[in-house]
Amino acid sequence: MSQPRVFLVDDHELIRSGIRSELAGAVDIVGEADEVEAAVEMILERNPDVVLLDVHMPAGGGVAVLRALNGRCPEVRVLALSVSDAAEDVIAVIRAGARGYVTKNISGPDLLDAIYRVAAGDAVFSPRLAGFVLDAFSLEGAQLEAADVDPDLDLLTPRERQVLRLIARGYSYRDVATELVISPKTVESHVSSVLRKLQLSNRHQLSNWASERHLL
Amino acid sequence: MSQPRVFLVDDHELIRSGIRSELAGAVDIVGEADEVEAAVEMILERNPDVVLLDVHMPAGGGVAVLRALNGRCPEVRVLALSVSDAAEDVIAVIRAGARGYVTKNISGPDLLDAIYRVAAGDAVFSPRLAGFVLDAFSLEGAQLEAADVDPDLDLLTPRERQVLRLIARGYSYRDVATELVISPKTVESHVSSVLRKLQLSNRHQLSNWASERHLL
DNA sequence: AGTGCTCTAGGGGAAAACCCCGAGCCGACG
DNA sequence: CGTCGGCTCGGGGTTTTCCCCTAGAGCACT
Repeated sequence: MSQPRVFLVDDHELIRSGIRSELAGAVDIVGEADEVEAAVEMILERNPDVVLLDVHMPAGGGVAVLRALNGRCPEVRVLALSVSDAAEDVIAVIRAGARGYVTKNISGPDLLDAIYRVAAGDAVFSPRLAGFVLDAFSLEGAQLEAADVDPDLDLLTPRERQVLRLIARGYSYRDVATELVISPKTVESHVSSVLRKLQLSNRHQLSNWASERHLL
Repeated sequence: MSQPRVFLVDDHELIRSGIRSELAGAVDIVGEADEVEAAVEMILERNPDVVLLDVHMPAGGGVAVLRALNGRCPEVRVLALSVSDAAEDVIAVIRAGARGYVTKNISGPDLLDAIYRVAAGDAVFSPRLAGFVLDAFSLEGAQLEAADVDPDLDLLTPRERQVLRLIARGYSYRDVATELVISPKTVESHVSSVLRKLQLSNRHQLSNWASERHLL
């Protein structure tokens, strides 16, 4: 690739001007916009390689642009640019489809490097941010691990766990009994133990308890 | 930082040798291991800046090493190295705490670059992989968006949605009635409508339906 | 030999959930 | 103005859940 074709979105003229001068000659700036609607239209029209997108803007901010772009131009990579390094902002914009996130205190050469890397399909984050993103990413998984050593779950006997699983899926006592080839009364007995041990009062709470721990 | 201190984990001597020669002089290789247990011990002992970790190994592979390391040395960054670019492998190792993932067909200079970037706290992925990772990351959020326009959910009246939410949380009819200041019979009536419209047969399925759509 | 836990199972009963019926009130829409 | 849909209730019924109790068989540990 010769020079990446870059589109600038930021509601502050001063910032855009600063970026232009920092990147002058090293990239091909194919357009600019200072608000959400115009940005979306022009991006769809000019199809740049990389969009430099400010996160905080009136009318929904960068996330609004990403939503509007949706999947309509997957070959356009978006590099989010922000003064904030708050975890929520980062997560939100990544969820919306950005391929990178850098803060505005980045140096000119580093920004240039980031643009080239995003253009190449790489994921780019400021060092401090990489931590946030990957930590958040591994969170859901972490809950699962925790469940394995869940002290409450250890209280249950194998049979009780087996019954719990079926009950949580919405099986009636009779269904569970048929499935496990035992009497409905026995199922009842197991459920009773489970509820007592987990300090729950009915099977609906049980369902939620199980689904929170991804036991289904 | 002068030269990053790098630790090599791979069960193939040949690979380690190749990496050593590629990186010779550019990084400080402070140790090697060819299996999980030894790797964990030596990493904890030598505290390198970066661990180059093979994903596929006997006795649990790279994921096992990451789990064992757990949070015991957060300042050690792990760069996963693998022949595979299968999404599951990538996701698993990221969830376990790796800060980067590159495939073994990477060039020497690129690997060197990746190591420096990981050492600096950056997140590094092969271009093709960045897509996988970020896509997977935005998945859970995407489900939420989809729910807003869920055709089934549109069938329900506002009151029905309100009742649905409470029921799904495990409230009894009486509780819901108290909460909404209506008769239990009315709640029953709404639940009946909801079940009919969503083609479900009982409140347990309803709970699951709601929790799948993150409506709690 | 006794103790304790698990799995099994039943009786009996209160409460909740679910279903089918009808019915009144109100606002929107043609 | 009539009709339709949403919201509000009730009666009366079956099924399911949940709790109380008892109790035997098997197994492990002391």
